[in-house]
Amino acid sequence: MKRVRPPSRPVRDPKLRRDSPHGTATGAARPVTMNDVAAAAGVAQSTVSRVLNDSASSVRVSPQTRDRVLAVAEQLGYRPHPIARALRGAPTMLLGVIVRDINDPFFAGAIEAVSKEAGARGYSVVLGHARAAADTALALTAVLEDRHCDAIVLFGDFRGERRLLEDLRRTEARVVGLWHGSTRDRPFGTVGVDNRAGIHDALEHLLALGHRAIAYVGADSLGDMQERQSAYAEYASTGRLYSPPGFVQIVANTFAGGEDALATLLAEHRAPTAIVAATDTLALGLLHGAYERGIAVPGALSVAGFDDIAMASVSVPSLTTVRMPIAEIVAAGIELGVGEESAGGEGAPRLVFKPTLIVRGSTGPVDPGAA
Amino acid sequence: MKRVRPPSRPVRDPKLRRDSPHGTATGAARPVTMNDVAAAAGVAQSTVSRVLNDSASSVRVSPQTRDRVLAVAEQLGYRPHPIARALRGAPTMLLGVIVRDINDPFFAGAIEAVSKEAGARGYSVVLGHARAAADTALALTAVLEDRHCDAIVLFGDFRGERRLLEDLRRTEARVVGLWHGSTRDRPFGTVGVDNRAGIHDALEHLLALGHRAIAYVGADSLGDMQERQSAYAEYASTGRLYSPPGFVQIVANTFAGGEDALATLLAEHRAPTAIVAATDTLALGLLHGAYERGIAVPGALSVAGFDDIAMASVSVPSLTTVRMPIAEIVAAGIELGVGEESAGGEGAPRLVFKPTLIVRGSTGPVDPGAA
DNA sequence: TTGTACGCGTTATCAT
DNA sequence: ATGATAACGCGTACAA
Repeated sequence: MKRVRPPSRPVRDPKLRRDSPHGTATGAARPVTMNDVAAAAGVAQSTVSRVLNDSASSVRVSPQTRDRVLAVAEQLGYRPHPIARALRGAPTMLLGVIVRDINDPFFAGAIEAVSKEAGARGYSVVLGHARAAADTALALTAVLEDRHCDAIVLFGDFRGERRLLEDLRRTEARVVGLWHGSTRDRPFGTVGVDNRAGIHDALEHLLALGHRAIAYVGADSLGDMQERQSAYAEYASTGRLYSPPGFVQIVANTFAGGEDALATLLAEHRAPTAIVAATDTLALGLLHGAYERGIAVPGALSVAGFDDIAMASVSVPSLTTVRMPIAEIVAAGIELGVGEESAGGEGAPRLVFKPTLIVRGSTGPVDPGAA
Repeated sequence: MKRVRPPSRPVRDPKLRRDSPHGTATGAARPVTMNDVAAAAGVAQSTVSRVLNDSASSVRVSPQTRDRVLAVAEQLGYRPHPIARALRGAPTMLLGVIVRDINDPFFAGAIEAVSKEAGARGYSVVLGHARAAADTALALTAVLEDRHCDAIVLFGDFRGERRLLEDLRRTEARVVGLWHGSTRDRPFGTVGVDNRAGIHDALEHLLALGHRAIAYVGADSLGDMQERQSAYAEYASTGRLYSPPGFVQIVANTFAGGEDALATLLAEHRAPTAIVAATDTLALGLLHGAYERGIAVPGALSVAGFDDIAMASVSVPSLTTVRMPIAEIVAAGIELGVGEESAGGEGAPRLVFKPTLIVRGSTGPVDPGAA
C-alpha cells in the first residue's frame, strides 16, 4: 500500500477571511472560533476546548491559563458552534415534530405543549407538516430533515404513513408516536389516551341526563378516531341507545364538517336529542350549526366534544367535553424520545393516559317538550 | 517556524464502527457516507462528491463511473449529511420562528401559514417560544439556537426584547419582524398590517349601524396593539364617538381578559352598545361573557374583532372582524429572510399590508329599545 | 500541564 | 477524467 506523502509545502488557504476578529467588533463579523480564542490567548485550540468544556471533568488545566482563556473567550464573544459539535456526534438538541394536520386546533394546543416541554429540556422544536392531502407516498425527507433531529415525535397517525414509517425505520433518531391510538403494530413507542373510557364517560353523562337518541359525529381518520367510533358502536349495540344507522356521521374534522353532520342528522326520521362528537372541532361546528338553525343548546340538543381545546371553555354555550392530560402525554413522549433510559430490550412502550369528562353548558336534561 | 512532521505511522482510529454497511442492511445501521460509496464503487470519495453534485456543473466525469457511482449510492441508500454540509457553509434550510405568545390563537394560525410557506421553499421551521413572562432579559440562545438557522422570523414584538434585539444584531442569520407595528426603530426588515385602517373600517361599520357608544378593548402589548388603540383614540377625539375614559379597557390578550373587560364596561354609568376588540381572542371572550350574562349579541351589544382567526367564522354568533392577509404577510417575511435578493444597501424594508373588514353576525343595528 | 494530530462528512482546489 | 488533500469547528486520544 502506498503511503500518502505529506504535503511538500504548507498549503495556505488562498481566500482570506474578510475580517479578523477584534475585541470590540461591532456589527456582524466572522463568528469567533476556538482557534481565534486560542490565538488571542496564546494557547492551543485544544486547551481552549478543555477549558470551555471543564464540566466536572479533569481540573488538569492551570488556573492561570484557565482564567486567561475564559477572559479572552468572554471578551471575543466566543460561542460554540452547534453544527460542528453535531458533526462530532453531539446531540443537536433539536426535536422533530411531525403533525398530521396543523389546521387542527387540537394539534395547535399540542404544539404549544411540546414547545414548552422541549424548551424546559433545552430542546428546540422543528415542525414538519404532513398535510393530510399527501395520502399517497409521504417521504420523510419531504416533511423533515431527520438527520438534524435527535428524536422525532409524530402527532397523530397519518393516512399515507406506509412510506413514512418505512423511512422512519431507517432514521437514526428515536421515534415516538403520540395519539396513534392503541394499535400494537407500531415499530416505535407510543403515548395515547384511553379513547374508550372518554367516550363511555360522555355517553354515561348523556344517559344520566335522560338522553337515549344519541348520535355520533366522527372524522374519517385512523387510530384515535376509530377507537372512539367503535366505543360508541359498542354502546349502541347494547341497546341502551337509540341509534339507527344514520346516527353515525363521518365527516371531515373541521368546523364545516360538524355543520354538515348536523344537517344530515336533522334530516333523520327521528332526530337525536344529543350528539357525541369525536373532537371539539366537530362539536364547535355542531354548536354553530345549531345556532344558525335556531336550535337551542342544550335545550333542544345536547352536544359533547372530545379534546378540551382552549376554545371549549369559551364557546357559546361552553362545551362539555373529554379532557386529555396533554401536558403529561407530551412530556411522556418527549421522555421516550430524548430521555436518559433507552428503550432498548423490551418492546416499544405503549403508554395510555386516562381522560376526564368536563361538564359545561352544552349538555343538559332531555327536553320534555321535544320528546 | 518548525514544520509539523508527518505522522511516523498511520494512526488508525481505535474505536471500530459497530457495523460496516452492507447493501441490504435492514434496521438502523451506521449511516452511509460518501466514503462508503467510494469504497464500494472503487473510486475516490471526491469523485463521489462530484457525481452527486453534478448540478449543471462540469460534465467532466466519465459516464461509466458516473453511472456506477450513482448505482452504488442508490443501492447503499446514501443520503447526504446536512450537518456536514452546513459545516462547509451550506444553508441549513432551517427557518427560526420566535413566537411572542404561542397560546395566542392568532399566532397558531400564523405558525400554520409559515409552516406551509417554508415547506414550499424546502425549509423546515424551528419554533422558539418567547414566553411573555420573560419580560426581564430574554437571551436569544435561551429561545433558539440561531446558528442552526439561515434566517429568523419574529412573530410579534416582545416585552423584553431589548436584550433579544441586541443578540439578534450579532447573529449571522437574517432577521425579519412580522407584526411589529409600524415602528421605524427596528434594525431589520418588518412586515405588518395597516392597523389604523383596520380599526377605522370597524368603527365606520359600527357608526353606519347607528352606534355611538363604542368601547375599545385591547391588550397591554407593543406595536400592533398600541397602533390599534391609538387609532381608536383618534376617532374618539373627533367627537363622533361617545367614549368616556372607562371605554378603553386594557386587559390580558386572553378569553378571560375579554370577559373581564366586559364586566368592567357593563359597570359603566352608560354602557356601550358596541365594542371594538383589538383581537379576536378578546372578542370571543366578550361574546362568551355576554352570553353568560344573557346579553343578546348583536341585539343588545355589537362586537367586532381583529385578526379573523379560524374560530371567528364559527363562533356564536359568528364574528365581525378585520382580516389580515396572513399568507401574504408570511410569504413576504420569508422572502425577506431567505429570498435571493439581499436587503443590502437601502434601509431595512417596511412592508405594510391592507386588512379587510369581514362582516358577520356579531354586529347589527343599534337596539332602539336600549337607547 | 499543554500542545499535536486526527476525524466527524462534506465541498472545493489542487494535482495528476 | 480522477485522485489526493485541505479546510469547516470542534472534541479527544496521545505525545511531550
